[in-house]
Amino acid sequence: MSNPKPRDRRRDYMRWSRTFIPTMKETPADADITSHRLMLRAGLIRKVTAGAYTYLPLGLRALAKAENIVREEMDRAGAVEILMPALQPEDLWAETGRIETFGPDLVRYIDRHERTLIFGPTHEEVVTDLVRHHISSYKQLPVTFYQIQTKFRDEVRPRFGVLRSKEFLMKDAYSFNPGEESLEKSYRDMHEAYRRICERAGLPYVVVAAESGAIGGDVSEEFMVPCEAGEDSIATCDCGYSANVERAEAAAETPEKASPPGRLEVVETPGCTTIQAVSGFLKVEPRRLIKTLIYSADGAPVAALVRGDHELNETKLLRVTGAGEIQLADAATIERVTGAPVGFAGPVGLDIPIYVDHAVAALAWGATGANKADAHMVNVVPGRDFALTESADLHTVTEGDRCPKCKETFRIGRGIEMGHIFKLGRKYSETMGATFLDENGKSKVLTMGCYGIGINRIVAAMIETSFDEKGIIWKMGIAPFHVEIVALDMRNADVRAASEILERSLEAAGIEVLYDDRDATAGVKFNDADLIGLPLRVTIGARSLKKGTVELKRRDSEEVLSTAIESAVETIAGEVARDLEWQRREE
RNA sequence: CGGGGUGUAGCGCAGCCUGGUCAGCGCGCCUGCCUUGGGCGCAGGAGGUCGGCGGUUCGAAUCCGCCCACCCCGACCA
Repeated sequence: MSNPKPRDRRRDYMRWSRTFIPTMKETPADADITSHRLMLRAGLIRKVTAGAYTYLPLGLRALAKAENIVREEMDRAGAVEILMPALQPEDLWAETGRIETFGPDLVRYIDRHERTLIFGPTHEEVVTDLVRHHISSYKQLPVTFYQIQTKFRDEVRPRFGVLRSKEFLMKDAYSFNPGEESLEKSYRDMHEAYRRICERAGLPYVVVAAESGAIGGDVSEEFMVPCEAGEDSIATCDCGYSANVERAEAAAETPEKASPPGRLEVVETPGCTTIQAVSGFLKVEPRRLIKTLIYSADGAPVAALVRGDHELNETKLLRVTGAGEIQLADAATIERVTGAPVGFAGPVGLDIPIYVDHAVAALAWGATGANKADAHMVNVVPGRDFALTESADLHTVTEGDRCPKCKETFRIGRGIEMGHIFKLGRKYSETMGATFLDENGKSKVLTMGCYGIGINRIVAAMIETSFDEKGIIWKMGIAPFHVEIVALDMRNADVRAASEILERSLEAAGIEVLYDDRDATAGVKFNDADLIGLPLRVTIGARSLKKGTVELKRRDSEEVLSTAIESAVETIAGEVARDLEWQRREE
């Protein structure tokens, strides 16, 4: 294991027979998403153990391409590259208290001196430590450090190939600013850099408001690549509002105008402790059930009410309660507070603070637990049978919810979290004592931002959004090579000679070329070419050679272009240049 | 961590229920011939502690127990 260094300039041509591209006809049994399957089949990666992969030549080249795009855009944005160690002393993490925040996800070990070391999943502590020691004046600010490095997480369940692994390549950047205004500028610069990275890598993307989780901070946004294989759900609206479902707000629903079909009463519901069971037993739709969750907010019990078909969003509850931390109450507390075993809690008669979700408040009537074993209440009317003083947005946004800005119904889709940028504020600088002297010689706490991008995810997400039944369809920006030469008959000296000349000419013209020089039949070569999916393919066969032509085909089109050998290099260079135009245009 | 499942040749799998010529198939690999515009054909060949340990039995890939690894669903997720 080693940290990636800035890669040396590598040879930009390669021969199939001399490198290692183990393609597979059959699909490995444990690959369930497209990118994983294709990365395995096209010979980009091989699994070593759960959540850890070897990158083979083709995969490595794509990864290096992605890495270099990121590096170039970071440099362009004025960030300065450093390389911090993967190994970090636990003491640093003790300073910020994040050993608990991360918990078992932290990869740790105890060395021979009984010191605990952490394989870093992120580097806020280490950079802040660096800065607190070596930056002391406003004259040195603002500054943004970044690194591209291997990170570690003891994932509960590694899956989706390279998308969720225990070890992954990541670019993380940290800005140190004298104040809010400066942070705003750094944040916007990074936002712009991320936009450019997506464009250059050929990734469709959407920027969404996000939850900052264990990294912290008030504002954060994610760069999402929309696709089915994504692990995150995102809510988007035509008005421009878009947010991770964990973060998205739901507009309050208009109250129903109806009266309950009967009188408030308690009914026996033996053994019905789940929404599904109660719904079936009482013949009441899940959306009419008022789910009553007992939480412990800084030790004191509170109740949170959401509809049976909704999920409570703990972060929203945390905000509303204003507590430092909340957690689902244990069974004993629930029994003490409600007087009933878990599964039969209800708001009627509860003597603790009750937080009601908007959607529950809008219900004309519903059913809920009776605070009594094996019993529920029906025809409960919010506001009549229990107080509605604390109505708030508490549930996780789902299908059918409406945009808080324009009240239109959200579209809910899935996405791969490719990048995440945070305005950290002073969370780390404050606790770790990172300060500077301003123009007046006064000591101030630094303001920080933090910006991450998953390099492996760039590659996987690109494949996930660009393939067909035959294989990968690389975008020029991160394709392992620009063009593949397919020589149809290696025993034919003319074909060989023409192929080699073209290979050299392309390389001389700065085109990255893979030459399939294997003594294999046309079918094998064509199928492999489609599988590995380089953007361009040149076919050289005896047939067309006689006419003095070769064939050029784009992987993303069915069209085959016959072109004179003499102009082949020029034509190919033109195609490559056109595909890479975006990045050149803005240089 | 809860639920489910799998482990037999490099890959994909059959065999296990019903113990005894079951160490088998397809792909891949090696040799020779052949073929060269879409995974070609013929012939020959190499390759497996049947995940590990222990138990039952005259005999275990097969039955039992423990362990390990991996996968799927869920919980979780900077």
